[in-house]
Amino acid sequence: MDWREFDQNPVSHSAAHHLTAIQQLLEDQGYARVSDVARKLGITRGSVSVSLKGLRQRGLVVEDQHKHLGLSDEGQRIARGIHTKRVLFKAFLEKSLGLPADLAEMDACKIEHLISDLTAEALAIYIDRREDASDSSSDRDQQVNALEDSIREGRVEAFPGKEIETISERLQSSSEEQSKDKDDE
Amino acid sequence: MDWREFDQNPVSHSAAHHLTAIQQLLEDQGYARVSDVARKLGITRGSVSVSLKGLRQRGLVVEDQHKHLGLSDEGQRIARGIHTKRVLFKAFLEKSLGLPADLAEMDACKIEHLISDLTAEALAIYIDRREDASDSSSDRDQQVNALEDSIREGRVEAFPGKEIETISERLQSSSEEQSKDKDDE
DNA sequence: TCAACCCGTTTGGGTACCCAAACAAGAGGA
DNA sequence: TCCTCTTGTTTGGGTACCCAAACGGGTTGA
Repeated sequence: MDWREFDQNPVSHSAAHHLTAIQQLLEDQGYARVSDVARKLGITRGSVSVSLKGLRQRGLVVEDQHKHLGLSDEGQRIARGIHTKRVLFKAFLEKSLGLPADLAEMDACKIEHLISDLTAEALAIYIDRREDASDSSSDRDQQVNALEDSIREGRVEAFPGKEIETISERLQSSSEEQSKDKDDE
Repeated sequence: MDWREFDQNPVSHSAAHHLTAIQQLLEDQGYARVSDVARKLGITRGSVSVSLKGLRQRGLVVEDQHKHLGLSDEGQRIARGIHTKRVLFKAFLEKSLGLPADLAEMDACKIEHLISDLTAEALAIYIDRREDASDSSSDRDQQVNALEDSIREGRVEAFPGKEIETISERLQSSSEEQSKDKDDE
């Protein structure tokens, strides 16, 4: 096994952050420009300009007449995948391992673009299994079961699929509630 | 939180593999030369020569009169730490998440040098807790408890400490037994 | 109208990797 | 002795990032 499998990832650490930054800017303020991305990532406009040129050539990022950035379908899928992995991983580090939130965030951010899709799927199932069985609403079990089935049957669905997205979203919103509770204190 | 915390790791992915390669060569054949490292990593002698120059300057790698490589105390500590993280992570992916061994190996290898020491400690405890409670020999519990105590008390011991090493070794040897069982089939 | 500003891009420099190729030095075998 | 192999190093090229600085286009307030 070649140890440099490392660099044959779909996107680099840098590209991962460029893509998720654009996605988040679109959600937050409705548009994303080179300067916005640069500000968000803490690097210069020049660097972003060059990086995005590559991502545009690879068909992941698009641009309208007004220099407003967007993500292609493929770009969106990749950005969602990375975001999902970050959320899953952070949740595991925080909830299962009991690590402090900032450390969990940092470690999750470092590896979000490296772990394989299958690992993320397995992690989602694992976490979900261990969530408080208290409000075991049947729709949650349904999603996990559906996900398990698709993995078992080797059904190759583009990552992230619907089920894992739902699991990820639930994890994230429950984590947001927690931090809101903390703010209230 | 700056997303580029990424590159302020003690060692790069490349350096991590150079160090662990030397360590493994020393174990396996008693010595390690530039060519051996190059062969093991699948890169040219020239690249290794240049990389090791840097690691020598940083005091992680040493060289005797006969061009035989070795690791300084610090180099050994780092190499052991990385190796420990890889074993822990692989074990988690394989045993807890049920991922196939090769995928577990690959993902563990990608992130071994990125996850923080504290995460590794927490993971060790977590895995150990979930190991078959069957042969719950008291010395295992003892190590886990010692590790937990040191974390709780914020006792900053150089990573990896004695307890986590022991846990890691046990995980690795049990994993080797498994693959031996597999070969016998 | 024009200076001040924000934008995006380009360019030259720097770092950290990799490779291929050329070299010098030592170790044998013929 | 000479030829050949292996070894470690150096050098020039390439890629992927980053920055600082300069430049050209717009917008806007005075």
